[in-house]
Amino acid sequence: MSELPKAYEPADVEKSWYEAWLEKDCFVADPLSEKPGYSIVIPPPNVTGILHMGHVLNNTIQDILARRARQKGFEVLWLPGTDHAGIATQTKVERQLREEEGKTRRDLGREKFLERVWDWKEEHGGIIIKQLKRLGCSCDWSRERFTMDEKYSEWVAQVFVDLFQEGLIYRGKRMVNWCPVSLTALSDEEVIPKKQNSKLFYIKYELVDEPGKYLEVATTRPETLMGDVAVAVNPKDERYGKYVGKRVRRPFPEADIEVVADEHVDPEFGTGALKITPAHDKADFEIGERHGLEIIDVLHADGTVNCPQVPELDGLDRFVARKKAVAKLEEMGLLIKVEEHENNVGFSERADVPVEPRISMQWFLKYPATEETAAAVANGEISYRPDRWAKTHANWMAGIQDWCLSRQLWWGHRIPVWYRKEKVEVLREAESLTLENMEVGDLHVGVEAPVDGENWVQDEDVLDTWFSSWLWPFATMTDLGEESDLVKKFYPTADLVTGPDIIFFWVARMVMAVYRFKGELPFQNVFFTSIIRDLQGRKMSKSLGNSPDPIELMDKYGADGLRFGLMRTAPVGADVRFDEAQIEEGRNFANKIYNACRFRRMAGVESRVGFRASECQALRPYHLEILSKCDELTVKLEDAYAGYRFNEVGQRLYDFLWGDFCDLFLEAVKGDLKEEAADEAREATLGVFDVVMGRYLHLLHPYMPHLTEELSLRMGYLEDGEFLMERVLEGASLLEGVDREMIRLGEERAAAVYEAAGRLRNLKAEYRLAARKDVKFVAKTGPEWLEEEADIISLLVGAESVTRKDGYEAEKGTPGAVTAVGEIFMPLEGLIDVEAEKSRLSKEIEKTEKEVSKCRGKLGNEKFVANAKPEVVAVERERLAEWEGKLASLQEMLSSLS
RNA sequence: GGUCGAUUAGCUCAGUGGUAGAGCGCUUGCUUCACACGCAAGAUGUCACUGGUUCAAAUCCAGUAUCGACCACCA
Repeated sequence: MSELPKAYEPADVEKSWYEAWLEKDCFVADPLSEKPGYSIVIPPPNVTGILHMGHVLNNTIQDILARRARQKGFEVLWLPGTDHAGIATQTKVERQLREEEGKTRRDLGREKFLERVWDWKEEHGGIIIKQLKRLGCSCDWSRERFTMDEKYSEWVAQVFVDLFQEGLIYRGKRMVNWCPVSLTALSDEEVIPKKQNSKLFYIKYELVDEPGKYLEVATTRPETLMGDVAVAVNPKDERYGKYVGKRVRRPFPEADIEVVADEHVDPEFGTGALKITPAHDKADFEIGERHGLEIIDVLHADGTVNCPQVPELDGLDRFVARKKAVAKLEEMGLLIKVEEHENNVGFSERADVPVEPRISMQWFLKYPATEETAAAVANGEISYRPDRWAKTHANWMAGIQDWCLSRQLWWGHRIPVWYRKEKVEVLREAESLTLENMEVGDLHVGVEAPVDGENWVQDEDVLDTWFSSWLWPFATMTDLGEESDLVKKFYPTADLVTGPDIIFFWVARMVMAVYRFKGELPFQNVFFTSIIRDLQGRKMSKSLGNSPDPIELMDKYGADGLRFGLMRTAPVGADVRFDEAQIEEGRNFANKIYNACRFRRMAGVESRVGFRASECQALRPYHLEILSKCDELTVKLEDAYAGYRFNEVGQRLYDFLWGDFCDLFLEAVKGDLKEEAADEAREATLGVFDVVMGRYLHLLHPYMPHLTEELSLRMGYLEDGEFLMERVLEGASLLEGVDREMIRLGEERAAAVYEAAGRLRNLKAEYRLAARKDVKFVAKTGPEWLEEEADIISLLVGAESVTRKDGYEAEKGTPGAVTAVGEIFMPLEGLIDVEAEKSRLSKEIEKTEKEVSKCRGKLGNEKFVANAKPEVVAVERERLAEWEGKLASLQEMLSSLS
C-alpha cells in the first residue's frame, strides 16, 4: 500500500467491490437461514426514473439499515424493484412515438402500443437500478420485482375483486380531476395546487323581468359561461334577497337562467353573486345537485370548447376561449371591470397543466380499514419517525375522500371487469353505461376473464398506479405463495424508509391495504427522510435545473464520499439544504482514513489482529485511552442507531477518527513506528492500531461500504475469502481483561497530556512562536510521571523540551500556564516586543476580569448555591479559582514589564 | 382558513435547564519523513423578538414577527 498514490482513488475500488459482492451473492437473502430475519422493501422508483438526491438519501439510509442489520447477526432481505408509473411511462413512450414516427398511440392500437411500452421498459427501464448499484446498495437483486410482474398483477386484480365484492368499490358519474393533456382522470393527490396570478372578471346579467337592470357577478372563468345554468346568492345577503327565484339572461348562447339561494356563496367575495356552472366546477356541481340544476358540459376532453351554438368560441382551447369570451362580453357592453386576482389552480402532477373539473364515469373506492389503521398509527403500533408525521397521517385520514381508481390510460393494470357485449352496445348508444343499468348476469368481476370471452368486453380503463403500489410490501414477497419460506422469514417488514411527500400517496394506503388483506401491519417503523432543497431553499426539480446529478457527484467524490457527506449533516426529519461542500468533506474524510492506514502500513505490512490488550505489557496511556474511546464509540453508536439518529452516527464516526484517533492518538505514538523505536513499543502501537482500526472500519462500514471493505482486506483484518459486510459485529470491549484501575489512570494521564499540549501550543501561538521548535518549557510542579511523558508533550507541542525543575522560580514576566500536568513556564529569552506584550496583557486582563465577576456573581447567589446540584457548584468554584489565579498572574506579568 | 415545522457564526447545520459547538469559508503560520482532500493557531454569536416559569433558559411555556411544508379553499 505504501507504493499507492497519496490520495484515495475511489472509482476502481468501488466498482470492483460491488462486483465482488454480487459475484459472491452477498446480498441474496436466505429464507432458510437460522438467523433472525430483517427486511426492508425499497420504495419502488419509477421505471422511467433517474437517480436524484432524494433517492440517494433515501437509499443510503436503507443500505445503512440493511448493512447494520447484517452485522448485528440478522439475515437480511432488502427487496428492490420498480414501479410501472402509469402516466409517466405512457407519456414518455407516446412522446417518443410522436417525435420519431409522427404517430399516436391510437394509430398503433392498444396491443401494439403496449408492446412498445414493454420494449421501452426493457431498454431504458433499468437506468435507476444501475445507479442504485453504483451507490453501493445491497439489495437482493435476485428478487427484483416490478409492479406489473405476472404474479403481482394477479394480486392487484384479486384485491380489486375482493373490495368490489365487499361493496367498497363502485362505479359512477362524478366530478373528477381531469387532465386535458393526458386525457385521464386523476386522484386528488395527483393534483398540485399552485398560486396563479389570474384575473377576476366582473360581468352583468340582465334581469329578465326588468330590462335595463342587471345582476353583477364575478368570475375567473368566463370561457365556461355557456355552461351557466343559474346565478347563486347567499340567502342571508340582503342585497339580493329580492332576486331569488327571478330569472336573468345568460348572454351566450342566450338563455334565461334562475337565481338561487345557497349557503355556499360568500357575500364578501366579488359581488356576492356566483354564476353556477355545474359541469366545470366542483362547488358549482354540488350547488347544482342541491337545486336540481341542469348540467351543461361545454368542454371537450382535451380542454377545447364544445359549444356549436357559439361558433366563434367552439373548438378553441380553453385559455384562448377565455380571452375571446371576455372580448365578446365587452362588445356586448356586459363587462364591468377586470381585477388582478391571485388564486390557487390545481395542476396535473405529471403533465403540469391546470386540471379541469369534469364529470365522468369512473371507478371509486371507499377506503378499507380506516379506523383500525388510523388507530395503529395514532397509538404507535407503527412508529412514525419523526412522530409528528403521525399527526399529518391522522389529519388526512380524518378528511379522507373516496379514491378515484380508474385512469383512461393503456399502460397499467386493466380493470378486471367485463361487460356483456350486446348490453354494452345498447347502453353506449344510450350513454347510460352505469352499473345500475347492468343486470347481475351482465357483469363479470374477476381475476380471470370469463370463459366465454368472445361474448364479453373488458373495461377499457386501467387502475391508478398507486392501487398497485399499495400492495408492495406483501405482493413482492408472495410469488411462491402466502405460506412460502420467504414470507415466513421476512414478512412483515421491519423498517420503511421514504419521503414525507408520499405519506398519502403510498404509506397510509399501504397500511390500510395490508391491514385489510393480511390482518396485520406491513412494517414496524416508518422513517421519513428529509426533503432536500437547494441553497435557496427551493425544492429540487428538473424544471429549475437545481438538482445536482448524483452520478457526477460520485464521479467527483466517490459513492462513499457522497453517502457519508450527505448522512453526516442530513438532519432527522427537517428539510436539508444541499451544499456540495458537504460531499467534499465526505471525500476528504475517506482520504483521511486511507492515509491513516497508509501510514500504518509503512511500519510493516503484517497485521496484528490477534493482539490482546490484556496480554500486552507495553501499553501506555495513549493506547489505553484510544481503546477505551473506541469502546465508548461502539456503545454510543448503538444508542444513536436505536433512535435512528443517522446524522449523529455519522458525526461520531467522523469525530472519533479525525479527532481522537488521528489528531491525538496517532500523533502521540508516532515515534513508536519509527525504525529506531523499541520493539515492544512498536508492537504495542501496531497492535492497538490494528484492533482499533479493525473495529472502526467495521463500525463505519454501513456508511462507507467500499472503502471499509478495501482497507479491511488490505490491512489484513479479514480471513481469506471473508467479506467485512458479512462479518458479525460482536462489540466486545477491546479492553477485556485489563485492570480497570490501570485503564482509568491511563485515560486520565493521556487526557492530561493532550490538554497540556493544547495549552502549551496555545501559549506559543500567543507569543507568535508557533513555528519555533526550540522553545524549552520548564515545569515548576507536576505529577511524578511527568518526566515519563515529557518527550511526548514536546513532540505534540513542537517544542525542544519540557523539563521538570522543582522549586523553579521564573523570572518576572515569564509566561506560563496552569496545565493538567502542572504549572509550566515558557522562558522568553528576550524575544518579545515589550509594548505589544503590554497591550496583549491588558486585553487579556480585561477579559479575565469579566469572567471572574461572572463567576463571583453566580456563587454569590445564595439560591444558586442552595439549589444547584453540588457538582455544578463545585465546578463553578473551581472555575472561579482558575480565573482568579489567571488574573493574578496576568497582573503580575504586566507589572513586571512596566 | 386549519395543521405541522423552522429561525443558533458569513454559509450549511449540531446542540432536551448549568462556561455557546462542528465543518466549510475567512486571517496567520507551516512543502513537520500518513494525509495541502493536510497540520497548527486565530477572529467571528443580542441563540428572531417580547413576556413568563426557574437560583439558572438557545433549551420549558405563552404571544409576536419572518420563512416554509401540508391540508382545505372565494367563484
